[in-house]
This record gives sequence, structure tokens and C-alpha cells, in this order.
Amino acid sequence: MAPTSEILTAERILEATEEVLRRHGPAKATVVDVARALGVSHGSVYRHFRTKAALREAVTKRWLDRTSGELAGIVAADRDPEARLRDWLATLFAAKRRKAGEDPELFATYMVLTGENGTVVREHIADLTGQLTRIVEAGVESGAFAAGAGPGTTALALFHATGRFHDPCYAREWEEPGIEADFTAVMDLLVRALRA
Amino acid sequence: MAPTSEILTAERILEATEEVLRRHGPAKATVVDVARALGVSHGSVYRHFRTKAALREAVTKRWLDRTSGELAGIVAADRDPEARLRDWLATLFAAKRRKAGEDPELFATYMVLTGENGTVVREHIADLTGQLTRIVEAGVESGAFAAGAGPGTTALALFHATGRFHDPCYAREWEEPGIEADFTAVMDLLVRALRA
DNA sequence: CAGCTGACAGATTTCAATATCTGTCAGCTG
DNA sequence: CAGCTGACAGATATTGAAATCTGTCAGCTG
Repeated sequence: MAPTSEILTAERILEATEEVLRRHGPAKATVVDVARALGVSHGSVYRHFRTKAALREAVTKRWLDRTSGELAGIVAADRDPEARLRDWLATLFAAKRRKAGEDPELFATYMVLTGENGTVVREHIADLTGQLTRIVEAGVESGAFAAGAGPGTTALALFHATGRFHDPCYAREWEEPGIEADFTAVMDLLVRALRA
Repeated sequence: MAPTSEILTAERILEATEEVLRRHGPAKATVVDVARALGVSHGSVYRHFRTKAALREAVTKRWLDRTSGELAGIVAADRDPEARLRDWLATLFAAKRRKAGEDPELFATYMVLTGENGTVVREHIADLTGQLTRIVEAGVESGAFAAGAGPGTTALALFHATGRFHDPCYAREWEEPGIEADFTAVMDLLVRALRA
């Protein structure tokens, strides 16, 4: 039995929901399962989340925010912009690839969740392209990057051009042998385009 | 009733199969349906295609070959390589977008088929990147493009970097308003990388 | 006798009855 | 009385029996 003594918080419900999703998968994870895992009635879960969809959305947001957090440090680092750009994209790729490779079923679960929660995903992507924009801005200011079409537009183009290495729809191909070489080839091309 | 007088050929079976797929969708299209559409018994269909999977694979190949054919003309054209590159990628994007937009259900059907037939899709992609390689080679020879990492590697990088504008997994986003600007931004970046 | 048919076995899909889940709320409990 | 429970109505999912489909092949037909 789960600890019934502690008070029920949104945080504890989210943790239990992640565990239930991990165990049962997205199709079979029910609110009743979450309540059972917490040793409460399912009515109590609805006190913190209005609907099952809202609960799943919150779990999705938590998951995506973890990735954003990992990358924020690279944006803030005091290094030359080209190295930061390469590091940022390589870290994003490595993080996604690790998650997809280590636990494919859990990754598939999160792919279902992101498919359900377009708004949360759009906000996440806006967050990521915002981080990229700051790196591009730093590059233009320092003179390392050519001005081009404006930092925001360039950052978005960089994000789109590297989709193959962070978009979950390509997850299957991240295990293929040539993928590292493919990533390097695209990165080299893009860096060449940016240089002043 | 369909014309029973004509002899049954692989070609006629493929046409009927496309029609059945269009009408019933990939999940409900059966070999019996195809046979009925042709006014023959389903045993006759198995005389030309060993399995249902082989029949669907042949339909997939036919469909993909049509796109390849459209693009081959641009590769052969006698124009400057940068214009040919832009035209080739823009035409690929436009063709995919048109197919996805005009008949979304049929496009969804073909997405299912391509998902089933990895080998045929890989051959199609090898064909497309081969075409791109020839354009890049022409550019390097004429001095318009910098040599870079070799035409094959560069062509593959260009194909990967523009995935957002031809990979079916992005089909939903091809109807969004900013998509043309996104395409132009990525193209401009890539062309900048190529210029000598 | 080349090409087609149609009956067949085993695999797969459909459908309707049955069970479970979602979201609400009146009332219990500490 | 704030927070939780558990019964409930309607929606959704599961299940297993019946229907259909796939792939084969012996025999028919022009």
C-alpha cells in the first residue's frame, strides 16, 4: 500500500501518474489506477485535475520541461556561439536519442501524450527556438555569424533543418549506424551557412 | 460489372487495387474486393501477386515512382545548379503538399502503405538523393558550389535538412500559414552554405 | 493446356453483450 | 468544514462467438 498518511498533492499525483503510465502504457493507464497507486479514491484525483486529459497534459508538460531545463545551461554558458550552437543541438539530439533508446516503450508512451497535447508541445518548441534565438543573437553580435534574415528566423530555420535529429517521428532511425555521420553532415552545412 | 473480356494483367490488377484502396481505405481493402472490382475470382489475383503484401508493395512502388519521374526532368534541365536545386526541392515540396491537401484520405492511405513497405521507401529515397547528388555535382563542377564534404554527403544532408518539407510525417503542418516562409528560410540558409 | 474457378483450412476481423472507466456530487469523517 | 469517499449515469473498452479474409490447390473450361 502507498503511504496514505501524507497529504495528497498535485505533485504526488503526477509522480503516481508517470509510474502508472510506465507500467500500463498510455492506452491502459486509467485514473482509477492512479488513485489505487496512491491509496485514495479516484474522486480525490479529480479534486486536483479537472479531467483525465488535464492530468495527462500536466505529465506531458513536466516531461518536456525537463529537456528544456537541460539545454538552458548551454545557452547561458560563456563560450563562442558556434561551439554553443553545436553543443546545444548535439545535446538535444543525444537527450532524445537516449530517451528513445533506453526505454522505447516509455518513449512511445510520451509520443502518444505529445500527440494528444498539441498546445503544450507548441509551447515547448517555442521555448526551444527561443533558446536557439539567443545563441544566434550572441553570434551575430560577436560578429561570428552573418546577420542573414534575423536571429528569430534563422533560429527557426536551424530548428527545422535539424528536425531529423530531434523530432520523435524519426526515433526509429536514431539507432541506425550512419546517423552520427548524417548529423555531422547537416551540422557542418548549417554552420557553414552561418559563418560571417 | 467490370470488363471480363480483356485478359487479366498485373497492370489492370494494380489499377483496380488503387481504386479499391481509394474507396475503402487501407484497413478495409481486401484481395476479394480487388477481384470483385475486376469481375474475377480472388484466386486469379494470386496468380499475378504471391501475397496481399506483395500487391500492396507494388502499388506503393508505382505511386512513389510517379513522384520520382516528375523530378527527374528538373535534374536533366540545362540551367544553373542553384536554380535547379531550389526548383527541385520546391517541386518536391509542392507535389507532396498538393497530394496531402487535395485528398487527405488517399494520402493517409499511402502513408500506411509506405509504413508497411520500408524497403520500397528506402529505394525511393535512394533514388531521390541520387537525383540531388547529380545537381550538387553539377554545381561543384561549374564552380557555383563549394566542394565541401563530397556531392553524395552534401546531397544527403540537403535532403535531411529539408525533411520538414517533404517527409509525410509533417503533412499536417503543410497547411499552416507560415509554412512557405519556413521553407524559404531553410532554403536560403542551405543555399548560403553551398555557395563557393 | 494456360488460365481461371471456387471450396477449403487457418488466420484475422467484426459485432454485440458485458465490464470497466470517467466525471459528478451528496454526504461522511477527522 | 476541508478534504475525502463511494455510488451513480453515461461513455468507452474488452471479450468471445460468428463472419470474413488470406492463401492453396484440385479440377473445370475455352
